[in-house]
Amino acid sequence: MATAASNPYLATNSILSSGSIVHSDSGSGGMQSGSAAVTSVSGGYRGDPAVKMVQSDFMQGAMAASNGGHMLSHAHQWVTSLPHAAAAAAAAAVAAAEAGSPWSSSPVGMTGSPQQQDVKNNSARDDLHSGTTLHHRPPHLGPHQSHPGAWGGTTAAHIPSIGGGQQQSLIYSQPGGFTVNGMLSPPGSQSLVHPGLVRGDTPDLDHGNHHHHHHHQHQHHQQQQQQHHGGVNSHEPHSDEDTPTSDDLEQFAKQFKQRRIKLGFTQADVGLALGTLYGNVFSQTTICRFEALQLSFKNMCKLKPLLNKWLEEADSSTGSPTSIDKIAAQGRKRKKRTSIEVSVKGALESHFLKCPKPSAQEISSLADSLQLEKEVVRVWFCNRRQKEKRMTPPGVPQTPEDVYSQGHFLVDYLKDASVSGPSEAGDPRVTATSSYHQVILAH
DNA sequence: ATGCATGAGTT
DNA sequence: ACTCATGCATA
Repeated sequence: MATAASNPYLATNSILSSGSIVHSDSGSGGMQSGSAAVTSVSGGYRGDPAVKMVQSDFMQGAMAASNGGHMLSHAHQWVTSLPHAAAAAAAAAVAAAEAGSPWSSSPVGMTGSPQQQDVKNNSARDDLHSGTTLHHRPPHLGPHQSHPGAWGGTTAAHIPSIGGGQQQSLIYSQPGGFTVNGMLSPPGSQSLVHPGLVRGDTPDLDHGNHHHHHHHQHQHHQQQQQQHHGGVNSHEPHSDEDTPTSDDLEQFAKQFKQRRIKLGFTQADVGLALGTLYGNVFSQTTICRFEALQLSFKNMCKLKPLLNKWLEEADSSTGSPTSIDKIAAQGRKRKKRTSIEVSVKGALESHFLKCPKPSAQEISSLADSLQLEKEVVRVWFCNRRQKEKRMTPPGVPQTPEDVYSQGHFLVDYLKDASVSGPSEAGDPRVTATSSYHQVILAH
């Protein structure tokens, strides 16, 4: 059992409420101009009441050991927030709910062994986004009043007036949030909500039917079990309760986003609503990723039903809002986010191309040469690998010529393998093209 | 919208 | 030590 002293993650240091802490990379001499990475402040909290945190320090220890004293002391890099007792209780409840989650038996049961296909993707582009738009919607007011389709797709239009920071509202949210319009909104009719919404701002929201199947040929394959029976019904794209296909997901995500925006909810709103309604809170991030299909297939499948339910609740809010909750923020520690310099990132990229899975040794030396903490490097690779497995790869511009207004082009990631037969041992290749399921197996 | 991070569950 | 689901903090 690691004590607070030995485990940096549990360290209880001074609480700096609002970024009063200055980052400094201790040991490095605090030269940030030339340093490979800078760390910024953060005051985080996590929903973990410390009930079951028992393992998570062994690797820290291992790391430190192999580091041979090279490790910098960075005690103050972690900040802690004060947990509230009540909050902790709430968190426990949530955790419990999650443990026996209804989705445990989700359609997708396994994960097979994801093959690491090499999709060449150059992520030379860093993130540059416009400022954040803040959507702070008064709890009692409901969706309306949120500004017009702020998050419409790739470009974030935002109204400076309201905008501002995180959408992650802290709490609140009354059922009233959903009872906004007690009317069903038939396709074509527009809700009266969001007064501020201007017609012109919603480009493609109105048309409930914008059939743009950019992809054409696709073979269903490695996905989980699909109940496609060559009988009466071929396949309905709108299977809500059945096993979703990658095609379904893609479409659902798109529709979901449209509806959500139409209803005047932000991604954060939805995330919270899911929590208050079904006990599973999600962040804006997750909702965002869902809409952008940036989650794993399995994950998408898991979330879809929930979001679908929310959708129903949302527009048929007339009778049964009933969800009074508030989320409490629990305190917990979190490391400061490290910003890796672009040049360093490039170096990491290079290494990744050569070896996506560097050994601990390699990580060590790499970290050493790049002047980064090993942990940072390790995490970077983890994240990089994970990114590789997402439904939507970073860039992969097909051809500048045919650019669809679609936004992203999907590629697939294959799972499974292994079970069938070792005989093939094929080398599945992925072509980055239009759809999520575009795998070409080398028969 | 995305980069870095945490932690449970596996291998 | 890794994968996978998720999210805080940030651009």
